[in-house]
Amino acid sequence: MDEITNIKENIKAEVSHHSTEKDILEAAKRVFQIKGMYGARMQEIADEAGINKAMLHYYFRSKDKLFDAVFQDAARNFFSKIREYLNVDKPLLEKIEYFVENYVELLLQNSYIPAFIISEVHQNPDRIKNVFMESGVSAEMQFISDINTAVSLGIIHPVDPKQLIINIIGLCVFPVAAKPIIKTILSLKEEEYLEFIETRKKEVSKFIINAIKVH
Amino acid sequence: MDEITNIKENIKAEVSHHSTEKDILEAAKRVFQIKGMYGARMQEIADEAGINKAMLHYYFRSKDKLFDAVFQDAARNFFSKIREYLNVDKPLLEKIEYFVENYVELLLQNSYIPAFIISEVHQNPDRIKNVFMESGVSAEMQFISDINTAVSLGIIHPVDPKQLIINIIGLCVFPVAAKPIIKTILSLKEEEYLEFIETRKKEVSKFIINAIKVH
DNA sequence: GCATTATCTAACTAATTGGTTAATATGTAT
DNA sequence: ATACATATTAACCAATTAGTTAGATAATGC
Repeated sequence: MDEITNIKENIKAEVSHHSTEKDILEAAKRVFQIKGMYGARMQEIADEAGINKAMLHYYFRSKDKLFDAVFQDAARNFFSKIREYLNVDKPLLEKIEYFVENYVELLLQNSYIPAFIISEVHQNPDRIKNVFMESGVSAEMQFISDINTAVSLGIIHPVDPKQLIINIIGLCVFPVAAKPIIKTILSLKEEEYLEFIETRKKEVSKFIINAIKVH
Repeated sequence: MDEITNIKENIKAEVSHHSTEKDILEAAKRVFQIKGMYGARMQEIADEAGINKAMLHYYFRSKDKLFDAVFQDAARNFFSKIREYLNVDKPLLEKIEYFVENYVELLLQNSYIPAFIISEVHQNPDRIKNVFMESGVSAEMQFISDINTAVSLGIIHPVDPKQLIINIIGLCVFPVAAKPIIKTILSLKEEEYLEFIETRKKEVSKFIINAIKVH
């Protein structure tokens, strides 16, 4: 067998291998994110992936392991995006605008994730621990430093950086995590709700900057 | 049997009757609020209440009915408190201060409820529908009217009342709903976390008022 | 080709779970 | 006391569920 064929075969093998595994993960993501660890059924995930239930145990050993793969993937992505969007090289106020716009968009595109993560961490707080390991906390540190600098320069009012970070994240995440509640309270149809969140991309950063900026 | 004895007997009967029923509800509340509808086990609730499992079905017909009793109770209380605290007769800015302080305190005293409600409504959006029935939405209307008036009078900047309401509620609820995540991200011990939330009683209303007030 | 490994399936299993039942105890009223 | 309803229990049941197994089928390497 020549070199090229060899490479082709390897690629093919990897593709086909990862295809089912990926299919399972995608199916598991869909089911777990809505029904949660205990509401989800292995059979339903298998059906959703179009394969036999035994395959779930072949690729992932147990329900808990499969769930954890889904959870870690979702959580790591979400927290790494926070860092990514907070780490752009911009002045503080522009950075806040940039963060809010991009993070709200990410939330819009993955609207089940926040309630999913909040739910599962609420029911099993230990799960969050494995999410933060090697991943540097340097981005948060940089942002905290940005805030303190802006305070020193008189650009913004004195503020506890931790409180401000939670305010920013909360203003972005809460309306998505509590989507069905907000739709009900504000009597919004699906489309109106989406518009409501879309509007927040601009309004929330204005709100935050107004709150902290020295005029 | 004389009248007084009769009354005493009735009281005793009602007390003893409602005692087990109440015990069950309290036990169910504790278990469901942490483990959720599907993670909770009827046997565990029975053990927690110190009674036989069959009693759960004797007083509440099914797991779903028992769960719904717990959920409706928690949700009704939480939403009615929003209305109550928004309905005090104060000028807008003082009303916001009053709301934040009292609602954050309520959340501190019932810290499992927000994640519980968010979780269960996420998994079964229909459950929220039964929460809002007779209960007037007039309080929200009053508050929206307050906001619009304050805008007209030039007290606060023009703002969409719906966005502002969600901002206020989100700033209060999110840090409690996401408690274990926030503890991890900010590296807070339990006591430090409680202090962090305590601080928010004052800081959040300052933040909001800064954001909207015309200086 | 042929042996070996990886992928996949159908049928099965052991344990758990919500819910029932039939019998017992505890009041309660007359 | 006795009839009657209410409250409580232990044992049981049917259905569901995560996980297993033993064997078939398809890739892969030589």
